[in-house]
Amino acid sequence: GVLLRATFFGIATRFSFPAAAMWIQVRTMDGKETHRVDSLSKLTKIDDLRLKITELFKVEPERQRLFYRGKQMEDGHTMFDYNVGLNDIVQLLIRQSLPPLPASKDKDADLSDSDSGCGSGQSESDKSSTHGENEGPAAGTSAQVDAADLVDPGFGSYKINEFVDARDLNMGAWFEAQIINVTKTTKTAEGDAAAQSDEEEEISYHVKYEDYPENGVVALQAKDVRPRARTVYQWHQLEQGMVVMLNYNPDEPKERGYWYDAQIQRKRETRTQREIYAKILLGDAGDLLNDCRIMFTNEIYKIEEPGNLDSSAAMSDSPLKSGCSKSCKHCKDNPSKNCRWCNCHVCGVKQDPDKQLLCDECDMAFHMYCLNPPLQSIPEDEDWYCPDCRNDASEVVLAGEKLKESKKKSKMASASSSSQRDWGKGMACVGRTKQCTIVPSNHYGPVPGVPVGTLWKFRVQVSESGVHRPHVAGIHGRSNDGAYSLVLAGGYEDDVDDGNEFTYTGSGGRDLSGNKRTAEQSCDQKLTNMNRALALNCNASLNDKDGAEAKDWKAGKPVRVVRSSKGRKHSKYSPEDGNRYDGIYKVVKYWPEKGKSGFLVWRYMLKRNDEEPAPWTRDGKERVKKLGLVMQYPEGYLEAAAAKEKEKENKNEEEEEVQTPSKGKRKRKSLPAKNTPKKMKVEVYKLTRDQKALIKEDEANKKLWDDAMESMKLGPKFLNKVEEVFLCICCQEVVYQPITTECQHNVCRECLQRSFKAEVYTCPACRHDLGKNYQMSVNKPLQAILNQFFPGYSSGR
DNA sequence: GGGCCCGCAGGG
DNA sequence: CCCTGCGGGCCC
Repeated sequence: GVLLRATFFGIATRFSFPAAAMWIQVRTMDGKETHRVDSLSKLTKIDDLRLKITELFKVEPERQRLFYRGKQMEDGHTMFDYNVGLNDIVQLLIRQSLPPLPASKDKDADLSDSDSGCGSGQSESDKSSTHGENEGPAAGTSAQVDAADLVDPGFGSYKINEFVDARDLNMGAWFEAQIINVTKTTKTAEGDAAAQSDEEEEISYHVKYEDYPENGVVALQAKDVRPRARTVYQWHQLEQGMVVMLNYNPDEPKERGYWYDAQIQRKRETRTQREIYAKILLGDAGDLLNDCRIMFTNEIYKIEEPGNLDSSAAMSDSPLKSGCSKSCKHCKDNPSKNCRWCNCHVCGVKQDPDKQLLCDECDMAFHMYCLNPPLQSIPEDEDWYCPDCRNDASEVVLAGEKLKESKKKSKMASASSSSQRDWGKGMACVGRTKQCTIVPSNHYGPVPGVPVGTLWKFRVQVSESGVHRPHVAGIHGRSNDGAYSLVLAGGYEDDVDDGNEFTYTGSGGRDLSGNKRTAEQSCDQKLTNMNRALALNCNASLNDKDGAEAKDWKAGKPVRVVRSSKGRKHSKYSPEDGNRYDGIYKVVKYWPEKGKSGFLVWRYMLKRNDEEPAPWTRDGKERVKKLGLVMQYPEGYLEAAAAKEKEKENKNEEEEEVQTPSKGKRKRKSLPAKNTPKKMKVEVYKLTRDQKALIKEDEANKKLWDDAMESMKLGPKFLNKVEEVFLCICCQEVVYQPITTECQHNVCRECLQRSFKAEVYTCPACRHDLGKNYQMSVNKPLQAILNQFFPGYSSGR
C-alpha cells in the first residue's frame, strides 16, 4: 500500500494523471440533479448506462427515459451510435409509476399515426379569421360530427361541447378534444390526478379526446385546455425564443410524432434547407428536451389564448360544416379542383380511391397507374413509400433493430471491423468541443490571447485553441500557401532540437494501410501537400529537387511551434508533460536527404524569431509564472480522472485489506491540480498609441471598453476578455462590421440584416425596438481595433 | 513495453 | 468525395 501511494505522489506532482475513461453528464429534466457518469467507452451500451444511472440517481432502469439531443436512447445501442461526445449532457426523464393511460403510446405504431395530434387538421383558417372566432378547425372525425350546440356553463373559458386542444398529462402532448362538462371544484373533488387544487376554487374541464374514446372523460385544469390551434406560422415569423406548438417524435425524431409546446432555440437557413431547433416542453413539471431538430417546419402553430375564441353566439356556427376532417390549404377544399395534395400526388385527380396507395412517409396518395413504372397490384409489404421518399426509406432500419445508420458511419472502420476490442475511452477519438474563430484557420502568426508557454494536456485542446488545428498531423498548412504551425513530438529520430533552432522532417513516405496514423518509413517522401506548404514559408523560390535556403530567413512566413512531451527522449527543450506553445519560428532552409530509414525525406531547419521569451529561458520561465500558465485539461477531465483513481484505490484497499491511515487519504484528495493560477503580478497588457486612440474614438462603447480594460492586468488574457465583450449574440463570434445599437449592443451588420429580413426590427440582444427604418452604420473605430487585436478574424466572412 | 487501430479534422 | 496524419488508449 505504501509503495502504491508513493508512486501515485510521484506521478501526481508531475501533473500526470491516470487516463480518464470517457465520461458524460446526466441531468434530470428539471435540471435539479446532475451526476457525472464515469468509466464509459464509445461502445458502452445504453443498458449499461442505465445501470450506472440507477446507482447515481436511485432510479431503476425501467423508469429511466434517456434523451440525447432530443433523441430517446434505446437499449441495445451504444454511445457511439448516438454520437454522444465527451462531457456531453444526457437528459433523464423519470417515469412516475407508469400508469397505463390509454393515450400513452403503447407502440411505435401509434407514433406513425399522423392524425393523432391535435393540429392534424392543418386548418389554415386565416381565410375566415376576420372575426377570429368562428373557425373551429378541422374538427374531428366520427362521433363529434353531429355535435350539439354549445352550452354555456356560466363560468370558465370554454363551453360545453366546444372543440379544444387538451394536454395529455402523461406525455405532455396536445390532442384534439371536446369539452363534455365544466365543473367547479371547491374542496378537492375527485381523486383525479389532474385535480391538484392549490386554489380554493378551481374550474375543471371534463374532456373527451377525439381519437382516444377509450380514455373516457378526463378532468383537466384550465392550463391543460386551450382553443384549437389554427394559425400556422410562416417561416419568417418564427423567431428564436418563441413558444409554439409543433410536431415532434422523441423516439424517432425524423418521423411524425405528437404535438408539443416548444420554444424555438435556433433557426437556420441554408441554400438547401431550413432548420429549426427547439426545446420541447413536456409538461408543467418543467421537463424539457433540448436542442431537438424539428422536421415539420411548415406546421408550426401559434398557441391560442383562451378567451380569444370564446365569446358569444358566433360559435354556434358549427365549425363542422365542411364535413371534411382535413381542410386543404392548396385547394381550399374545393372539390372541383384537381389537387395533388388531397388526391393523387401525381395527377391530382380524385377518381379510383381504391387504386391509390398512401405513402407511409409523406402520407401522399398515388394512383398505382400513375407510378413509374406503374404497379399492377397492391404491394405485399406492410409499408409502402412513394418515389420521393423511397431513398430515405431504404435507409430506415426497422424499429428496434438498429439505429438508422448514417452513410458516414457505415463507411467508418468501426462499422466493418470484426475486432472485439473496446475503444473510445479517453481522448484518442474525441471531437473538438470548441472552435477558434478569432483567427481563420489559415492565419499566420500568434493566436491573440495565447501567450508563449501555454500548456495543454492533449492535442485536441491545442486544436481547439487554434494554435495547431490538426489532431494528429505534425504540420498544418496548405500546399499552395504555406504552413501555419507544426508540432515537435519526436516522431522522427533524425530531428535535432537546440531550442532556438531545430531540424524537422516532412510527412509522407509511410504505408498507413490498416487505418494507421503512423508507420515506418517505407518509400520516398515528395515535396507535396504539407511538405510543400512548409517549404513555401522559406524566403526563397520553391525548389522541389534540391531544396532552397532563405536569403533573409526572418522574412519568411511565420510558423507557430508546439513542443510535445513526447519529444523529451531526444530534446531537453520539450515540456515534461503535455503540449506547449513555444512561439514563432521561420524556415531557414529545406533540403532532401536520405534518412536513417534509407528512404528520401524532406528536411527543414527552423530558427526561432519571436519577441516573447522562450519558455526554457529565465525570462520565459518568469513570464510563465507571472501569467499563471498551468497545464490545461479538458473540462471535467481532472474530476473524472480523480474519480477513477479513487475507485481503483478503493478496490486495491479492499483486495489488499491494507490499513491506510486516513491522513494519507486526505492528502491525496487535495492533489488534483485545478487550474488555479497563482496569485502573482502579471505584466499589464500594453496598448499601442494607435489602439488607445481607436478605443477613445469608439465613444459608443465607452462602458464596454472600460469593462474590458479592467482586464488589462491579466496580460495577454486581456484579449480573451475583449473577445467575450464583443461577441455577437447572433453568430457567437467576434462582431464583424459591427453595428453599435442605441441600446449599447454590438451585432454584426450581416446578422442584423438577416434579422430585419425576417421582419424582426428589434435589437437581438435586448429586444429594444430599433424601428423598421433603422440606419445601420458600421462602427468603424471598433472594427479597426478589433482587426488589430484579432488579425484576419474577419476573413472568410 | 509495444503492436494495433479507432474518430476526427483538415486539405485537396 | 477521398486521402492523410509526430494521438492516444486497448490489450497482449
